[in-house]
Amino acid sequence: MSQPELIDDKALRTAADRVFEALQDAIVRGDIEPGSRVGETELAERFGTSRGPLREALRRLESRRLVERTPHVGIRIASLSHGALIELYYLREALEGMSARLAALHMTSGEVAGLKALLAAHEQDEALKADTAYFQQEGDLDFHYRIIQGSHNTALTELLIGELYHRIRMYRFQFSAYANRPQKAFGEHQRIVEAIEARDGDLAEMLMRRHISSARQNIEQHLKENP
Amino acid sequence: MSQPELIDDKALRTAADRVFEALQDAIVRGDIEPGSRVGETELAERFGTSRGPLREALRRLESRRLVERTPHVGIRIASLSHGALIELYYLREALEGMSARLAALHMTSGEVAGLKALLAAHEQDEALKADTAYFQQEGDLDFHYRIIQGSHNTALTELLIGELYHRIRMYRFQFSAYANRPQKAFGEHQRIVEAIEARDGDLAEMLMRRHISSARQNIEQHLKENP
DNA sequence: CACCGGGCAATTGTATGCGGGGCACGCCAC
DNA sequence: GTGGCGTGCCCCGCATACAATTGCCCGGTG
Repeated sequence: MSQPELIDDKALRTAADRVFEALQDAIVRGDIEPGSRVGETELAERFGTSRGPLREALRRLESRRLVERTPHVGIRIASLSHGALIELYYLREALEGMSARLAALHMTSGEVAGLKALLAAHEQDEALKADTAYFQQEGDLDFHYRIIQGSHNTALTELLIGELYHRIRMYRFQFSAYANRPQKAFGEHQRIVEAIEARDGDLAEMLMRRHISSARQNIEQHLKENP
Repeated sequence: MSQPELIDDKALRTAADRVFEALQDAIVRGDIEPGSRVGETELAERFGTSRGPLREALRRLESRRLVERTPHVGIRIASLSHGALIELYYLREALEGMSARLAALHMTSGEVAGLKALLAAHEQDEALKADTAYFQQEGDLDFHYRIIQGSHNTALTELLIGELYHRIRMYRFQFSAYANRPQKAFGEHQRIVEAIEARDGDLAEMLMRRHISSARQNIEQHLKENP
Protein backbone atom coordinates (compact mmCIF):
# COMPACT_ATOMS: atom_id res chain seq x y z
CA MET A 1 0.00 0.00 0.00
CA SER A 2 2.96 2.27 -0.48
CA GLN A 3 3.51 2.85 -4.17
CA PRO A 4 0.72 2.72 -6.74
CA GLU A 5 0.77 -0.39 -8.85
CA LEU A 6 1.82 -0.12 -12.44
CA ILE A 7 -1.13 -0.14 -14.76
CA ASP A 8 -1.06 -0.25 -18.51
CA ASP A 9 -2.17 3.27 -19.17
CA LYS A 10 -2.30 3.31 -22.93
CA ALA A 11 -4.71 0.53 -23.67
CA LEU A 12 -7.71 1.39 -21.57
CA ARG A 13 -9.36 4.75 -21.57
CA THR A 14 -10.93 5.69 -18.31
CA ALA A 15 -9.49 5.26 -14.86
CA ALA A 16 -12.54 3.29 -13.79
CA ASP A 17 -11.85 0.73 -16.51
CA ARG A 18 -8.18 0.48 -15.63
CA VAL A 19 -8.99 -0.04 -11.98
CA PHE A 20 -11.61 -2.60 -12.89
CA GLU A 21 -9.17 -4.70 -14.88
CA ALA A 22 -6.32 -4.31 -12.45
CA LEU A 23 -8.44 -5.11 -9.44
CA GLN A 24 -10.07 -8.06 -11.13
CA ASP A 25 -6.67 -9.41 -12.02
CA ALA A 26 -5.43 -8.90 -8.48
CA ILE A 27 -8.42 -10.79 -7.12
CA VAL A 28 -8.23 -13.61 -9.62
CA ARG A 29 -4.51 -14.09 -9.13
CA GLY A 30 -4.92 -14.08 -5.39
CA ASP A 31 -2.82 -10.96 -4.79
CA ILE A 32 -5.59 -9.94 -2.42
CA GLU A 33 -6.56 -12.64 0.00
CA PRO A 34 -10.02 -14.05 -0.70
CA GLY A 35 -12.55 -13.28 1.98
CA SER A 36 -10.58 -10.36 3.34
CA ARG A 37 -12.19 -7.01 3.99
CA VAL A 38 -10.73 -4.03 2.17
CA GLY A 39 -11.37 -0.33 2.48
CA GLU A 40 -12.20 1.93 -0.41
CA THR A 41 -9.61 4.56 0.38
CA GLU A 42 -6.97 1.89 0.74
CA LEU A 43 -7.73 0.46 -2.68
CA ALA A 44 -8.06 3.89 -4.23
CA GLU A 45 -4.57 4.97 -3.33
CA ARG A 46 -3.21 1.55 -4.15
CA PHE A 47 -4.35 1.95 -7.74
CA GLY A 48 -3.52 5.61 -7.89
CA THR A 49 -6.98 7.03 -8.30
CA SER A 50 -9.77 8.46 -6.22
CA ARG A 51 -12.74 6.75 -4.68
CA GLY A 52 -15.16 7.70 -7.44
CA PRO A 53 -13.80 5.52 -10.24
CA LEU A 54 -12.96 2.84 -7.74
CA ARG A 55 -16.55 2.56 -6.63
CA GLU A 56 -17.69 2.18 -10.22
CA ALA A 57 -15.19 -0.61 -10.68
CA LEU A 58 -16.43 -2.24 -7.49
CA ARG A 59 -20.00 -2.20 -8.77
CA ARG A 60 -18.97 -4.08 -11.86
CA LEU A 61 -16.95 -6.57 -9.84
CA GLU A 62 -19.98 -7.01 -7.63
CA SER A 63 -22.00 -7.99 -10.67
CA ARG A 64 -19.40 -10.60 -11.49
CA ARG A 65 -19.53 -11.95 -7.95
CA LEU A 66 -15.86 -11.21 -7.39
CA VAL A 67 -16.56 -8.91 -4.44
CA GLU A 68 -19.42 -8.82 -1.98
CA ARG A 69 -20.81 -5.57 -0.66
CA THR A 70 -22.89 -4.83 2.35
CA PRO A 71 -24.15 -1.26 2.57
CA HIS A 72 -22.54 0.99 5.14
CA VAL A 73 -20.14 -1.75 6.08
CA GLY A 74 -17.73 -2.31 3.25
CA ILE A 75 -16.60 -4.79 0.69
CA ARG A 76 -14.97 -8.15 1.02
CA ILE A 77 -13.21 -10.14 -1.62
CA ALA A 78 -15.22 -13.12 -2.77
CA SER A 79 -14.30 -16.20 -0.84
CA LEU A 80 -14.26 -19.42 -2.73
CA SER A 81 -16.06 -22.37 -1.32
CA HIS A 82 -15.86 -25.84 -2.72
CA GLY A 83 -19.59 -25.96 -3.11
CA ALA A 84 -19.57 -22.90 -5.34
CA LEU A 85 -16.87 -24.46 -7.48
CA ILE A 86 -18.96 -27.55 -8.02
CA GLU A 87 -21.90 -25.38 -8.94
CA LEU A 88 -19.80 -23.62 -11.53
CA TYR A 89 -18.95 -26.92 -13.13
CA TYR A 90 -22.63 -27.66 -13.67
CA LEU A 91 -22.90 -24.31 -15.41
CA ARG A 92 -19.89 -25.10 -17.53
CA GLU A 93 -21.29 -28.49 -18.42
CA ALA A 94 -24.50 -26.97 -19.71
CA LEU A 95 -22.99 -23.97 -21.44
CA GLU A 96 -19.91 -25.52 -22.93
CA GLY A 97 -21.90 -28.51 -24.03
CA MET A 98 -24.08 -26.14 -25.99
CA SER A 99 -20.95 -24.37 -27.22
CA ALA A 100 -19.57 -27.60 -28.60
CA ARG A 101 -22.84 -28.36 -30.33
CA LEU A 102 -22.98 -24.95 -31.96
CA ALA A 103 -19.29 -25.06 -32.79
CA ALA A 104 -19.82 -28.29 -34.66
CA LEU A 105 -22.49 -26.55 -36.70
CA HIS A 106 -21.00 -23.12 -37.19
CA MET A 107 -17.21 -23.27 -37.01
CA THR A 108 -15.45 -22.35 -40.21
CA SER A 109 -13.02 -24.83 -41.67
CA GLY A 110 -10.26 -22.39 -40.81
CA GLU A 111 -11.26 -22.38 -37.17
CA VAL A 112 -11.34 -26.17 -37.11
CA ALA A 113 -7.86 -26.25 -38.62
CA GLY A 114 -6.65 -23.85 -35.92
CA LEU A 115 -8.15 -26.06 -33.27
CA LYS A 116 -6.37 -29.10 -34.64
CA ALA A 117 -3.11 -27.17 -34.79
CA LEU A 118 -3.54 -26.24 -31.16
CA LEU A 119 -4.00 -29.84 -30.20
CA ALA A 120 -0.92 -30.82 -32.16
CA ALA A 121 1.08 -28.17 -30.33
CA HIS A 122 -0.18 -29.50 -27.03
CA GLU A 123 0.89 -32.97 -28.02
CA GLN A 124 4.39 -31.69 -28.69
CA ASP A 125 4.56 -29.72 -25.49
CA GLU A 126 3.29 -32.60 -23.52
CA ALA A 127 5.77 -35.01 -25.01
CA LEU A 128 8.53 -32.66 -23.97
CA LYS A 129 7.59 -31.57 -20.49
CA ALA A 130 6.06 -34.60 -18.87
CA ASP A 131 3.15 -33.07 -17.04
CA THR A 132 3.68 -29.52 -15.96
CA ALA A 133 0.24 -29.09 -14.62
CA TYR A 134 0.09 -25.32 -14.80
CA PHE A 135 1.09 -25.02 -18.41
CA GLN A 136 -1.31 -27.71 -19.40
CA GLN A 137 -4.05 -25.83 -17.63
CA GLU A 138 -3.44 -22.69 -19.65
CA GLY A 139 -3.50 -24.78 -22.79
CA ASP A 140 -6.73 -26.30 -21.59
CA LEU A 141 -8.21 -22.83 -21.30
CA ASP A 142 -7.11 -21.99 -24.83
CA PHE A 143 -8.82 -25.09 -26.12
CA HIS A 144 -12.08 -24.31 -24.39
CA TYR A 145 -11.95 -20.66 -25.39
CA ARG A 146 -11.68 -21.61 -29.04
CA ILE A 147 -14.65 -23.89 -28.96
CA ILE A 148 -16.73 -21.33 -27.12
CA GLN A 149 -15.89 -18.68 -29.66
CA GLY A 150 -16.49 -21.22 -32.38
CA SER A 151 -20.13 -21.32 -31.36
CA HIS A 152 -20.49 -17.94 -33.05
CA ASN A 153 -22.98 -17.07 -30.35
CA THR A 154 -21.90 -13.77 -28.87
CA ALA A 155 -24.20 -13.95 -25.86
CA LEU A 156 -22.81 -17.37 -24.99
CA THR A 157 -19.23 -16.25 -25.56
CA GLU A 158 -19.52 -13.10 -23.50
CA LEU A 159 -21.18 -14.97 -20.68
CA LEU A 160 -18.61 -17.73 -20.48
CA ILE A 161 -15.40 -15.92 -21.27
CA GLY A 162 -16.39 -12.48 -20.07
CA GLU A 163 -17.91 -13.48 -16.77
CA LEU A 164 -17.74 -17.06 -15.61
CA TYR A 165 -14.18 -17.88 -16.58
CA HIS A 166 -12.78 -15.20 -14.30
CA ARG A 167 -14.26 -17.03 -11.38
CA ILE A 168 -12.97 -20.33 -12.65
CA ARG A 169 -9.51 -18.92 -13.12
CA MET A 170 -9.60 -17.66 -9.56
CA TYR A 171 -10.17 -21.18 -8.31
CA ARG A 172 -7.35 -22.45 -10.48
CA PHE A 173 -4.95 -19.98 -8.95
CA GLN A 174 -6.03 -20.85 -5.44
CA PHE A 175 -6.36 -24.61 -5.49
CA SER A 176 -3.85 -25.26 -8.25
CA ALA A 177 -3.90 -28.87 -7.21
CA TYR A 178 -6.47 -30.99 -8.84
CA ALA A 179 -6.01 -30.98 -12.56
CA ASN A 180 -7.57 -33.66 -14.58
CA ARG A 181 -5.04 -36.21 -15.67
CA PRO A 182 -3.48 -34.41 -18.64
CA GLN A 183 -3.33 -37.50 -20.81
CA LYS A 184 -6.94 -38.38 -20.26
CA ALA A 185 -8.04 -34.81 -20.85
CA PHE A 186 -5.97 -34.62 -23.98
CA GLY A 187 -7.62 -37.69 -25.41
CA GLU A 188 -11.03 -36.27 -24.66
CA HIS A 189 -10.10 -33.03 -26.36
CA GLN A 190 -9.07 -34.94 -29.41
CA ARG A 191 -12.35 -36.79 -29.67
CA ILE A 192 -14.28 -33.58 -29.25
CA VAL A 193 -12.41 -32.04 -32.14
CA GLU A 194 -13.12 -35.10 -34.25
CA ALA A 195 -16.81 -34.74 -33.56
CA ILE A 196 -16.70 -31.06 -34.47
CA GLU A 197 -14.81 -31.83 -37.64
CA ALA A 198 -17.47 -34.38 -38.51
CA ARG A 199 -20.09 -31.68 -37.88
CA ASP A 200 -21.78 -33.96 -35.41
CA GLY A 201 -23.40 -31.57 -32.97
CA ASP A 202 -25.03 -34.22 -30.82
CA LEU A 203 -21.80 -36.10 -30.32
CA ALA A 204 -19.73 -32.97 -29.73
CA GLU A 205 -22.10 -31.82 -27.01
CA MET A 206 -22.19 -35.21 -25.36
CA LEU A 207 -18.41 -35.53 -25.33
CA MET A 208 -17.91 -32.04 -24.00
CA ARG A 209 -20.41 -32.62 -21.25
CA ARG A 210 -18.73 -35.84 -20.25
CA HIS A 211 -15.37 -34.11 -20.34
CA ILE A 212 -16.47 -31.43 -17.93
CA SER A 213 -18.56 -33.78 -15.87
CA SER A 214 -15.63 -36.09 -15.29
CA ALA A 215 -13.49 -33.11 -14.32
CA ARG A 216 -16.14 -32.23 -11.76
CA GLN A 217 -16.25 -35.76 -10.44
CA ASN A 218 -12.50 -35.72 -10.22
CA ILE A 219 -12.68 -32.67 -8.00
CA GLU A 220 -15.44 -34.14 -5.89
CA GLN A 221 -13.27 -37.20 -5.39
CA HIS A 222 -10.38 -35.05 -4.21
CA LEU A 223 -12.67 -33.29 -1.79
CA LYS A 224 -13.80 -36.53 -0.26
CA GLU A 225 -10.26 -37.66 0.37
CA ASN A 226 -8.80 -34.33 1.50
CA PRO A 227 -10.49 -32.08 4.10
CA MET B 1 -38.57 14.66 -17.17
CA SER B 2 -40.09 17.18 -14.84
CA GLN B 3 -40.99 15.50 -11.59
CA PRO B 4 -38.85 12.80 -10.03
CA GLU B 5 -40.35 9.33 -10.30
CA LEU B 6 -41.72 7.70 -7.24
CA ILE B 7 -39.35 5.16 -5.81
CA ASP B 8 -39.99 2.81 -2.97
CA ASP B 9 -37.71 4.33 -0.43
CA LYS B 10 -38.18 2.01 2.46
CA ALA B 11 -37.13 -1.28 0.98
CA LEU B 12 -33.73 -0.57 -0.50
CA ARG B 13 -31.00 1.13 1.37
CA THR B 14 -28.64 3.08 -0.79
CA ALA B 15 -29.64 5.49 -3.51
CA ALA B 16 -27.46 3.65 -6.00
CA ASP B 17 -29.47 0.49 -5.43
CA ARG B 18 -32.77 2.29 -5.77
CA VAL B 19 -31.70 3.89 -9.00
CA PHE B 20 -30.42 0.58 -10.27
CA GLU B 21 -33.72 -1.16 -9.72
CA ALA B 22 -35.84 1.71 -10.96
CA LEU B 23 -33.78 2.25 -14.06
CA GLN B 24 -33.63 -1.44 -14.83
CA ASP B 25 -37.37 -1.63 -14.54
CA ALA B 26 -37.81 1.40 -16.75
CA ILE B 27 -35.61 -0.16 -19.41
CA VAL B 28 -37.20 -3.58 -19.22
CA ARG B 29 -40.71 -2.20 -19.40
CA GLY B 30 -39.81 -0.01 -22.30
CA ASP B 31 -40.46 3.28 -20.52
CA ILE B 32 -37.22 4.42 -22.06
CA GLU B 33 -37.00 3.73 -25.76
CA PRO B 34 -34.45 1.04 -26.60
CA GLY B 35 -31.46 2.30 -28.50
CA SER B 36 -31.96 5.89 -27.42
CA ARG B 37 -29.14 7.96 -26.01
CA VAL B 38 -29.60 9.38 -22.55
CA GLY B 39 -27.56 11.84 -20.55
CA GLU B 40 -26.36 11.26 -17.03
CA THR B 41 -27.62 14.55 -15.67
CA GLU B 42 -31.01 13.95 -17.24
CA LEU B 43 -31.34 10.53 -15.61
CA ALA B 44 -29.96 11.78 -12.32
CA GLU B 45 -32.61 14.41 -11.85
CA ARG B 46 -35.28 12.06 -13.18
CA PHE B 47 -34.58 9.67 -10.32
CA GLY B 48 -33.97 12.41 -7.82
CA THR B 49 -30.34 11.78 -7.07
CA SER B 50 -26.94 12.98 -8.15
CA ARG B 51 -24.65 11.62 -10.80
CA GLY B 52 -22.50 9.62 -8.44
CA PRO B 53 -24.97 6.90 -7.47
CA LEU B 54 -26.39 6.98 -10.96
CA ARG B 55 -23.05 6.12 -12.50
CA GLU B 56 -22.66 3.19 -10.15
CA ALA B 57 -26.07 1.95 -11.19
CA LEU B 58 -25.09 2.36 -14.83
CA ARG B 59 -22.00 0.26 -14.32
CA ARG B 60 -24.10 -2.57 -13.00
CA LEU B 61 -26.59 -2.26 -15.83
CA GLU B 62 -23.68 -2.30 -18.22
CA SER B 63 -22.62 -5.65 -16.80
CA ARG B 64 -26.10 -6.95 -17.47
CA ARG B 65 -26.00 -5.68 -21.03
CA LEU B 66 -28.98 -3.44 -20.48
CA VAL B 67 -27.08 -0.28 -21.39
CA GLU B 68 -24.06 0.26 -23.61
CA ARG B 69 -21.40 2.75 -22.73
CA THR B 70 -18.76 4.37 -24.86
CA PRO B 71 -16.26 6.48 -22.94
CA HIS B 72 -16.54 10.24 -23.25
CA VAL B 73 -19.57 9.84 -25.44
CA GLY B 74 -22.42 8.61 -23.33
CA ILE B 75 -24.74 5.76 -22.73
CA ARG B 76 -27.47 4.29 -24.83
CA ILE B 77 -30.20 1.91 -23.84
CA ALA B 78 -29.63 -1.59 -25.13
CA SER B 79 -31.37 -2.14 -28.42
CA LEU B 80 -32.87 -5.53 -29.00
CA SER B 81 -32.14 -7.35 -32.21
CA HIS B 82 -33.84 -10.53 -33.26
CA GLY B 83 -30.50 -12.25 -33.55
CA ALA B 84 -29.71 -11.53 -29.92
CA LEU B 85 -33.06 -12.94 -28.89
CA ILE B 86 -32.39 -16.18 -30.69
CA GLU B 87 -29.00 -16.37 -29.03
CA LEU B 88 -30.64 -16.00 -25.65
CA TYR B 89 -32.88 -18.93 -26.36
CA TYR B 90 -29.86 -21.15 -26.91
CA LEU B 91 -28.59 -20.04 -23.53
CA ARG B 92 -31.93 -20.78 -21.97
CA GLU B 93 -32.07 -24.19 -23.59
CA ALA B 94 -28.72 -25.16 -22.10
CA LEU B 95 -29.21 -23.61 -18.68
CA GLU B 96 -32.83 -24.44 -18.09
CA GLY B 97 -32.29 -27.93 -19.37
CA MET B 98 -29.68 -28.33 -16.68
CA SER B 99 -32.04 -26.72 -14.20
CA ALA B 100 -34.73 -29.27 -14.96
CA ARG B 101 -32.24 -32.09 -14.55
CA LEU B 102 -31.07 -30.82 -11.19
CA ALA B 103 -34.61 -30.02 -10.12
CA ALA B 104 -35.60 -33.61 -10.76
CA LEU B 105 -32.79 -34.68 -8.49
CA HIS B 106 -32.92 -32.08 -5.76
CA MET B 107 -36.42 -30.64 -5.48
CA THR B 108 -38.14 -31.32 -2.20
CA SER B 109 -41.49 -33.02 -2.31
CA GLY B 110 -42.99 -29.78 -1.05
CA GLU B 111 -41.58 -27.88 -4.00
CA VAL B 112 -42.91 -30.46 -6.39
CA ALA B 113 -46.33 -30.14 -4.81
CA GLY B 114 -46.18 -26.37 -5.23
CA LEU B 115 -45.27 -26.81 -8.86
CA LYS B 116 -48.23 -29.06 -9.44
CA ALA B 117 -50.50 -26.61 -7.68
CA LEU B 118 -49.24 -23.86 -9.96
CA LEU B 119 -50.04 -25.92 -13.01
CA ALA B 120 -53.51 -26.65 -11.69
CA ALA B 121 -54.09 -22.94 -11.17
CA HIS B 122 -52.97 -22.29 -14.72
CA GLU B 123 -55.39 -24.86 -15.97
CA GLN B 124 -58.22 -23.10 -14.18
CA ASP B 125 -57.21 -19.67 -15.38
CA GLU B 126 -56.84 -20.94 -18.87
CA ALA B 127 -60.21 -22.57 -18.91
CA LEU B 128 -61.70 -19.26 -17.88
CA LYS B 129 -59.95 -16.70 -20.00
CA ALA B 130 -59.46 -18.40 -23.35
CA ASP B 131 -55.95 -17.34 -24.21
CA THR B 132 -54.92 -14.05 -22.73
CA ALA B 133 -51.40 -14.17 -23.95
CA TYR B 134 -49.94 -11.74 -21.48
CA PHE B 135 -51.22 -13.42 -18.39
CA GLN B 136 -50.17 -16.78 -19.64
CA GLN B 137 -46.71 -15.38 -20.19
CA GLU B 138 -46.38 -14.27 -16.60
CA GLY B 139 -47.56 -17.67 -15.52
CA ASP B 140 -44.99 -19.18 -17.81
CA LEU B 141 -42.30 -17.18 -16.08
CA ASP B 142 -43.49 -18.38 -12.68
CA PHE B 143 -43.27 -21.94 -13.86
CA HIS B 144 -39.74 -21.55 -15.13
CA TYR B 145 -38.65 -19.64 -12.06
CA ARG B 146 -39.77 -22.45 -9.81
CA ILE B 147 -37.89 -25.08 -11.71
CA ILE B 148 -34.77 -22.96 -11.81
CA GLN B 149 -34.91 -22.43 -8.08
CA GLY B 150 -35.68 -26.08 -7.66
CA SER B 151 -32.24 -26.90 -9.01
CA HIS B 152 -30.87 -25.77 -5.65
CA ASN B 153 -27.88 -24.43 -7.52
CA THR B 154 -27.42 -20.84 -6.45
CA ALA B 155 -24.98 -19.96 -9.21
CA LEU B 156 -27.40 -21.23 -11.81
CA THR B 157 -30.33 -19.48 -10.18
CA GLU B 158 -28.61 -16.15 -9.84
CA LEU B 159 -27.40 -16.29 -13.40
CA LEU B 160 -30.76 -17.09 -14.92
CA ILE B 161 -33.13 -15.12 -12.74
CA GLY B 162 -30.76 -12.41 -11.67
CA GLU B 163 -29.26 -11.61 -15.05
CA LEU B 164 -30.62 -13.27 -18.12
CA TYR B 165 -34.31 -13.10 -17.41
CA HIS B 166 -34.28 -9.31 -17.31
CA ARG B 167 -33.21 -9.30 -20.91
CA ILE B 168 -35.81 -11.88 -21.79
CA ARG B 169 -38.52 -9.90 -20.07
CA MET B 170 -37.47 -6.84 -22.05
CA TYR B 171 -38.08 -8.70 -25.27
CA ARG B 172 -41.45 -9.85 -24.03
CA PHE B 173 -42.50 -6.31 -23.33
CA GLN B 174 -41.34 -5.11 -26.71
CA PHE B 175 -42.46 -7.86 -29.05
CA SER B 176 -45.37 -9.06 -27.00
CA ALA B 177 -46.59 -10.89 -30.06
CA TYR B 178 -45.24 -14.34 -30.54
CA ALA B 179 -46.18 -16.51 -27.61
CA ASN B 180 -46.02 -20.18 -27.92
CA ARG B 181 -49.48 -21.64 -28.31
CA PRO B 182 -50.61 -21.69 -24.69
CA GLN B 183 -52.21 -25.10 -24.92
CA LYS B 184 -49.16 -26.73 -26.38
CA ALA B 185 -46.88 -25.06 -23.86
CA PHE B 186 -49.16 -26.08 -21.04
CA GLY B 187 -49.02 -29.71 -22.07
CA GLU B 188 -45.25 -29.55 -22.23
CA HIS B 189 -45.13 -28.03 -18.79
CA GLN B 190 -47.21 -30.84 -17.47
CA ARG B 191 -44.96 -33.51 -18.85
CA ILE B 192 -41.92 -31.77 -17.46
CA VAL B 193 -43.45 -31.82 -14.01
CA GLU B 194 -44.24 -35.49 -14.41
CA ALA B 195 -40.62 -36.21 -15.21
CA ILE B 196 -39.48 -34.21 -12.21
CA GLU B 197 -41.95 -36.01 -9.99
CA ALA B 198 -40.58 -39.30 -11.27
CA ARG B 199 -37.09 -38.03 -10.42
CA ASP B 200 -36.03 -38.71 -13.98
CA GLY B 201 -33.30 -36.14 -14.60
CA ASP B 202 -32.51 -37.25 -18.13
CA LEU B 203 -36.11 -37.00 -19.23
CA ALA B 204 -36.73 -33.71 -17.45
CA GLU B 205 -33.75 -32.14 -19.16
CA MET B 206 -34.73 -33.45 -22.55
CA LEU B 207 -38.31 -32.24 -22.25
CA MET B 208 -37.26 -28.81 -21.04
CA ARG B 209 -34.79 -28.46 -23.86
CA ARG B 210 -37.42 -29.41 -26.39
CA HIS B 211 -39.84 -27.02 -24.79
CA ILE B 212 -37.49 -24.08 -25.14
CA SER B 213 -36.18 -25.20 -28.47
CA SER B 214 -39.65 -25.31 -29.96
CA ALA B 215 -40.35 -21.87 -28.56
CA ARG B 216 -37.24 -20.67 -30.34
CA GLN B 217 -38.28 -22.32 -33.58
CA ASN B 218 -41.67 -20.73 -33.20
CA ILE B 219 -40.04 -17.32 -33.04
CA GLU B 220 -37.78 -18.06 -35.97
CA GLN B 221 -40.85 -19.04 -37.94
CA HIS B 222 -42.51 -15.74 -37.14
CA LEU B 223 -39.41 -13.88 -38.21
CA LYS B 224 -39.37 -15.60 -41.56
CA GLU B 225 -42.94 -14.64 -42.27
CA ASN B 226 -42.88 -11.11 -40.88
CA PRO B 227 -40.09 -8.64 -41.72
C1' DC C 1 -20.43 22.36 -53.90
C1' DA C 2 -17.82 19.31 -51.04
C1' DC C 3 -14.29 18.69 -47.83
C1' DC C 4 -11.29 19.85 -44.12
C1' DG C 5 -9.68 22.22 -39.98
C1' DG C 6 -10.22 24.87 -35.85
C1' DG C 7 -12.77 26.63 -32.01
C1' DC C 8 -16.63 26.24 -28.87
C1' DA C 9 -20.06 24.12 -26.13
C1' DA C 10 -21.89 20.24 -23.91
C1' DT C 11 -21.25 16.10 -21.57
C1' DT C 12 -18.54 12.83 -19.35
C1' DG C 13 -14.67 11.70 -16.12
C1' DT C 14 -12.38 12.69 -11.74
C1' DA C 15 -11.50 14.73 -7.32
C1' DT C 16 -12.78 16.51 -2.87
C1' DG C 17 -15.73 17.56 1.04
C1' DC C 18 -19.36 16.83 4.20
C1' DG C 19 -22.91 14.19 6.52
C1' DG C 20 -24.63 9.80 8.43
C1' DG C 21 -24.67 5.26 9.76
C1' DG C 22 -22.23 1.00 11.78
C1' DC C 23 -18.93 -1.17 14.73
C1' DA C 24 -15.83 -1.50 18.58
C1' DC C 25 -14.37 -0.34 22.81
C1' DG C 26 -15.12 0.94 27.39
C1' DC C 27 -18.12 1.97 31.24
C1' DC C 28 -21.70 0.99 34.30
C1' DA C 29 -25.16 -1.78 36.37
C1' DC C 30 -26.53 -6.15 37.86
C1' DG D 1 -17.53 -11.49 36.15
C1' DT D 2 -20.74 -10.80 32.69
C1' DG D 3 -24.09 -8.63 29.99
C1' DG D 4 -26.15 -4.49 28.25
C1' DC D 5 -25.71 0.16 26.86
C1' DG D 6 -23.71 4.42 25.32
C1' DT D 7 -20.25 7.07 23.05
C1' DG D 8 -16.70 8.02 19.88
C1' DC D 9 -14.26 7.06 15.80
C1' DC D 10 -13.80 5.44 11.31
C1' DC D 11 -15.56 4.50 6.93
C1' DC D 12 -19.02 4.51 3.52
C1' DG D 13 -22.69 7.23 0.78
C1' DC D 14 -23.80 11.19 -1.63
C1' DA D 15 -23.45 15.82 -3.51
C1' DT D 16 -20.93 19.45 -5.43
C1' DA D 17 -17.15 21.38 -8.05
C1' DC D 18 -13.56 21.16 -11.46
C1' DA D 19 -11.01 19.28 -15.46
C1' DA D 20 -10.62 16.81 -19.80
C1' DT D 21 -12.24 14.95 -23.94
C1' DT D 22 -15.37 14.58 -27.61
C1' DG D 23 -18.57 15.97 -31.20
C1' DC D 24 -20.53 19.68 -33.65
C1' DC D 25 -20.84 23.85 -36.02
C1' DC D 26 -19.01 27.16 -38.89
C1' DG D 27 -15.90 29.31 -41.81
C1' DG D 28 -12.61 28.84 -45.22
C1' DT D 29 -10.54 26.77 -49.26
C1' DG D 30 -9.84 23.73 -53.29
